Amino acid sequence: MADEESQPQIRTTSEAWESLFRTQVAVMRRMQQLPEFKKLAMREYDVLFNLSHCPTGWTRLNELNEALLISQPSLSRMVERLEAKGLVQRRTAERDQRGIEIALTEEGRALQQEIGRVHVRHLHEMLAPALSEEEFRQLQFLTDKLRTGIKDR
Amino acid sequence: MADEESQPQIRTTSEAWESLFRTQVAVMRRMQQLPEFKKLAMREYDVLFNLSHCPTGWTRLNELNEALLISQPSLSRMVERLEAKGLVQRRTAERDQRGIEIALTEEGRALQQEIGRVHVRHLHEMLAPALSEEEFRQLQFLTDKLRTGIKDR
DNA sequence: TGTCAGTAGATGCAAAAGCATGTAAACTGA
DNA sequence: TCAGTTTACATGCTTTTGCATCTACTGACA
Repeated sequence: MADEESQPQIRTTSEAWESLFRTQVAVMRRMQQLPEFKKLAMREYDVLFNLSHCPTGWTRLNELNEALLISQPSLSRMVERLEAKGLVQRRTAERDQRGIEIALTEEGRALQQEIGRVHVRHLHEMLAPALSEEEFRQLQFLTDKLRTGIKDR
Repeated sequence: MADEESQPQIRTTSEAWESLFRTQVAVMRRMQQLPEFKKLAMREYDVLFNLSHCPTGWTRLNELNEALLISQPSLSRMVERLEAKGLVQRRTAERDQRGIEIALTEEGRALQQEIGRVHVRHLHEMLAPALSEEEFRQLQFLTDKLRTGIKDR
């Protein structure tokens, strides 16, 4: 009765998820203490990071919200604060007058890059000893596939 | 110059991490909306879950804190609230009069199990279509290995 | 045995988060 | 074209979080 591509058991999926989740916690706990996040909270950096990866530069607020774990009102106010710090700029969307688009300012982009460079290095020092090149690639393959395959319900 | 077990490239580790992280965000965002977390916030459930997995039943506060992303004062107060709700109980540690040990109450254990049962099922519905049994096992293997291999610095 | 650095957790206070709701624009379908 | 619904974001208010600091206890060593 064994299939090559069997449906996963409940136990298997939940154990894999728990392991992934605990790993994320372990890494994040260490990351929080790194010096690069004294300047800017990790959640705020995450916003800048997301903005830096947007091809046009401008992103809709609701779209950005989907990539983050915070609520819509919280993001709204976080953007307000980031704007006050001069790190992002906002404008109303052309096609939809309800919408807001935001983008990094020059200063914001510079800060993101500054933190990003250091951070990638620290991350590498932290993680690299744990797995081989090939294993990291497998991990990425699996998490990419998992993320894109999640059922939306 | 190619090794079988080559040291990972910076790019490989950071891309794998980002993929893992984004996957975690995607799953958590969907989880937050599930009905089982109307009763109890996810972070609070996480505390109950951790307690339910402790072999002796009692856990030191600082030990518990290591498994969570919140700060020590926040945990301190969260436990206070959980105690007020009758879900956990606390006592001073025998060997170390500074320390606090906490454990689930009967009510807390019951609630954890109730939420847990439903939650595991929802999680399975959400994730199972994305990967095969074998792939979930690989994913767990890799995340376990990554978590235990993180350099502490 | 007394001092002193280190650790565990609590607490005052300010910042940030979430929930419920408000406002305004966009869609929908008679 | 216009009532009714939905969507995007803002805002009032409460709860939760974090930082800095405090207190109490421990453990090391002179």
